[in-house]
Amino acid sequence: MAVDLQLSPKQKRPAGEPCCEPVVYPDVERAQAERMASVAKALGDPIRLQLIDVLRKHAGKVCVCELIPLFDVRQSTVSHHLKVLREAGLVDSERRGLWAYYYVIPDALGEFAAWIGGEPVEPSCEC
Amino acid sequence: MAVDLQLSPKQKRPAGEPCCEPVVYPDVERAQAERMASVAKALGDPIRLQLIDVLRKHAGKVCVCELIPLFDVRQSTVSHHLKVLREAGLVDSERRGLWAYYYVIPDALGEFAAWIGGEPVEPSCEC
DNA sequence: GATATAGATCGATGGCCGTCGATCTCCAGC
DNA sequence: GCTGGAGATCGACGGCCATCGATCTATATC
Repeated sequence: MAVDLQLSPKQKRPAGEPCCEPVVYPDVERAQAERMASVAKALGDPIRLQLIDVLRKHAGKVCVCELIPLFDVRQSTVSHHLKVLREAGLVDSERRGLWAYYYVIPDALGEFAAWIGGEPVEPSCEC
Repeated sequence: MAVDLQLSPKQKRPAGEPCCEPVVYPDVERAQAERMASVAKALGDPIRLQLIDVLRKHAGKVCVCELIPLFDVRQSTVSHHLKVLREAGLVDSERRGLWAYYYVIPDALGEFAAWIGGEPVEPSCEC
């Protein structure tokens, strides 16, 4: 083991053994991670999560006036949450006269669901 | 239709037709929604999502020193993210000498994965 | 004991976000 | 046109959070 004393008056202690070979890397590309993280963030509030649960379970579209009494917050807060879901691309709405009807966008959760379920992106299972 | 003029000098216009019968309710109880929302919130950052991806994919435990160079942030930021994941109950760590090894807690994502996949809680599919 | 390494934690910073009351915009009936 | 209902939006408020540099704690070697 060669010792280079040029401009190195102190003897530096040898570094410890490396812990391991570097063998890890993310499969998920940054752009995809950002997409999925934005979906996760939209679901990261209990009210928004329950909104998705309601909308997803319902066969048709749901009027906002039905959603508001489900929660212990003001109408404006429910509207705000619906806006967050809209902007995350999870839901959309349709105006009918006085009323606004919301629905989950088909497959908006698909990529994230596939990833979190530990599956490849294409569905490979008949359930 | 009786008109009550007592202390009601103005004639109030009749309310419009209701939009629909109220038929929606969340299946997900508040406590479960809060649990799952906290998991979602932990995943709601791209770096943390990629950390879970790496740790989940790896057969064993992964040293922090391997994780840090995967991202374009400081060591302290990676440590902070790992702490968030720990506190959300998604990962745990084990000390070996100088090094700390992280792993995903088995089935920590199970409840959330089942819900987001639209499945009942018990798995019903062999893939 | 001194020194170095690994990584957890602290505190500051500036941006993000859930909630509210107020207000606005659109729709509909009189 | 006036009035009222539905719900979207605004702005304020206070708490939350990602990032950094600095520092601390635990481990290991000389």
